[in-house]
Amino acid sequence: MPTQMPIRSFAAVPATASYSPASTRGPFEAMNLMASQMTFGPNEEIFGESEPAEYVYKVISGAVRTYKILSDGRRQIGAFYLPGDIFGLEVGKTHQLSAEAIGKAAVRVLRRSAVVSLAERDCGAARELWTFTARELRRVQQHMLLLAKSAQQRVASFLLEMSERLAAADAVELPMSRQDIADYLGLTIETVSRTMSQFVSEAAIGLPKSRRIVLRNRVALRQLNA
Amino acid sequence: MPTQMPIRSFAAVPATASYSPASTRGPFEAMNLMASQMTFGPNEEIFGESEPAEYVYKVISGAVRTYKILSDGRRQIGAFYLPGDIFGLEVGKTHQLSAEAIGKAAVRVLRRSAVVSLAERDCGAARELWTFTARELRRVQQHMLLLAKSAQQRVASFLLEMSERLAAADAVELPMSRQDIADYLGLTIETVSRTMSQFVSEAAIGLPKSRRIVLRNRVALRQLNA
DNA sequence: CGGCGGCTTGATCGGTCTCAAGTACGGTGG
DNA sequence: CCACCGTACTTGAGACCGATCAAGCCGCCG
Repeated sequence: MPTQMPIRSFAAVPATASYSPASTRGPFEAMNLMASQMTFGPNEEIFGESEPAEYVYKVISGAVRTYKILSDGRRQIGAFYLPGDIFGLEVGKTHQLSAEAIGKAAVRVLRRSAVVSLAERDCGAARELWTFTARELRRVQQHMLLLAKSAQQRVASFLLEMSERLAAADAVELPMSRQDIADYLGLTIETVSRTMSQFVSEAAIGLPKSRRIVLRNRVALRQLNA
Repeated sequence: MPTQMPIRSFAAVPATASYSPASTRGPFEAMNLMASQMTFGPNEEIFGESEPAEYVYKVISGAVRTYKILSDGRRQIGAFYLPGDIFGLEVGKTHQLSAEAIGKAAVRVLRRSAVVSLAERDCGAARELWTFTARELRRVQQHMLLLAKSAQQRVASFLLEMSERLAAADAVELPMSRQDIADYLGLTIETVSRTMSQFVSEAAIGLPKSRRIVLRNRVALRQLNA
């Protein structure tokens, strides 16, 4: 079994989440103003696959993973969401993947119905929803292409992606475990570990602690995408 | 080199494609009424990756594939579009993948600008665009999950998908070559061929001609998705 | 009837998985 | 402060699946 069990796993239900229709800007703006905040512990479920998609979430701190359990028991992680990222927005009534906090995480929550009903009145807001979904589409397309590559290429792409998303001067503090990375890349934990060790020996990266990555040679990593 | 070269490859530019803003229904309805029609020969390019996305397309007859060439020369097919399917719609200015006719294909064409400007006035139309993109998103997510499976599972899923999309009574006439299938599934042509032969020997399918598939045991194919 | 492209089948190779130890690290209790 | 423990991670050896390389086969069109 590749996954840890959640510590607690109740469906997320925020205390309050009202939305003013007179909002000046797009559908997600309100998240910074109103929208109730919630916190989740490590591995705690935020929502489950095929649950009604009642809320839209924005990561405030920590990190979130979405995933599906494949029929053979393996877990495929669909995405990692980092501070500032929005997730859980669905067009249909139910979620397509489950979501869990990776470590301790804080998220802001908005009622989906508020977002959708705003879009029905405000075409600008509607366009923003469309744009958001299109961005997700592109992300998933990229992820799909990733899964067609070799292990080296996948790990290199992952490191570059993470460095772009949360880099502080070439050093990246990964919020997720090797198992999470493996399940995101469609590899085993051993292959991820071995590949990183290889990058260290090639001086492409430094690995002072297992979750701290120093990108020493971005060019080499990028060329692996060959 | 896994791919054939296109016979002709000019960018698609329809002769005329005006759009009435007073259209009664959603943004794609007009495709059936007005919208110019074009035909493409086998392997002819419809649009290229990173070309400006000026048009939206609807397949009338034949089949279309979208794809990317990976940096190592392999081709990853993103989707097959069959009669009735819409493709080529982008939120941004440029296409994310290239598109080619597989065999001889006819498509109807609509100016993207017409679709988008309608959505700016009509929130219902905007919602339809959003729904369309969300459906694409789900399709790509499914495709991503496919690539995480074994060869048997991928081929079985592909056959089931095709049978649902163009089945006439358990017999499917595939419009695409083994190479197309392989590039869609992230496998080699040999593995696709071998796997199909295995399914034949297990009596899960019949294969009277190489492109004609008879689904003899859907349950067995579905269970492979284990 | 000949040739060519698309498909199938066979033999071998290699990359990733699997199974199995070993190691580093953070937390807890003495 | 240190000893101990459990978890996460690394490393090694061997198996396995799908890729590669290489023939054949089939059907179609001249």
